[in-house]
Amino acid sequence: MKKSKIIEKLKQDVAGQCACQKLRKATRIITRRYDEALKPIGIKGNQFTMLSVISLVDAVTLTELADKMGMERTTLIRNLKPLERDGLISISSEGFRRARSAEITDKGLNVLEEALPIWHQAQDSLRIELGANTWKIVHDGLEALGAVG
Amino acid sequence: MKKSKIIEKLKQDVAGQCACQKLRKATRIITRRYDEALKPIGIKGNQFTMLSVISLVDAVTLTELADKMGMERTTLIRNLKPLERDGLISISSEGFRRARSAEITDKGLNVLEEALPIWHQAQDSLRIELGANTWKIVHDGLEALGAVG
DNA sequence: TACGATATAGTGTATATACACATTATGAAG
DNA sequence: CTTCATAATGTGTATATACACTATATCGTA
Repeated sequence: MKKSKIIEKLKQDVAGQCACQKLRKATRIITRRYDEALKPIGIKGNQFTMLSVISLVDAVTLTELADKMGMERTTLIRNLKPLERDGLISISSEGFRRARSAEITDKGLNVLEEALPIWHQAQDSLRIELGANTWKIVHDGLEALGAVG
Repeated sequence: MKKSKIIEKLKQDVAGQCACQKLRKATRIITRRYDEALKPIGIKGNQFTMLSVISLVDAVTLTELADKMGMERTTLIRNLKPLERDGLISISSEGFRRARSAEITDKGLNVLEEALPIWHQAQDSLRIELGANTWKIVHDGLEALGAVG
């Protein structure tokens, strides 16, 4: 195919329409905001999420925890390392087979408590910036994407 | 604050409502789908995006290219490395000051051409899975997030 | 022409992500 | 009680992301 023809197709079909591209771009932009806000606490947005989920779910295997977060199991395991190193979580091996599970520590809970108002600020400022209607659209869309198999 | 009180706040305010969390989860899930689809071509979804954008924009500085993609400049520079190593793009230093710019090569264009129908399949299957209404909501939401400053 | 201001790119380090492959604990079947 | 299937975790390697800091090319001006 001629170069100009390929470019034309890209312009018509892909540009501004690729779901993967738009998702990744949005995630980069929004993650930077949450990371920036949480910097005084010493954790990043993703770590806030992991601490929060670990606090809320009952002790399950790391595999189940990864599933709940839509995160590849090996990604979760590696993401837990900095949290464990900093004493924010502890990982025990109490279950059956080789099962291990993560639990938040008192220190981790303190960090979460400090992070909560800052998270609220970041979340609120974004919601206000987008407006109520767009905010709902964003959440509905992400809910649907998060449920994709 | 008591532990139970913090958990309660997390459950009420954060769980299922954090935009950063939902975005990152959706991105992980959807990126895996596009990556999986493109595997026969030997590129990942993000690389397809970069090749596509590089093909479509006129030669600009790497800084401008990063801006267009909502990508941190240093991230872009590092993401270009595998593409350059594999001969899919070339980076020239033709501009003013230290300016450099990326251009797609013939090989890169061939890869894009092969990738196009596969990208269509991935995009279509996702659109069908979501349905037309949800698909529009998803794109409207992501468009708004991508425009956030 | 020398020199400082500025625009641009590049590097060090750390977290985030995931596939392919390897390891290991435990229960079941013989 | 040994072996084997299975469920679970762990490691090697590669890309993706970004902040802090560094390096350098060029322009304007003294």
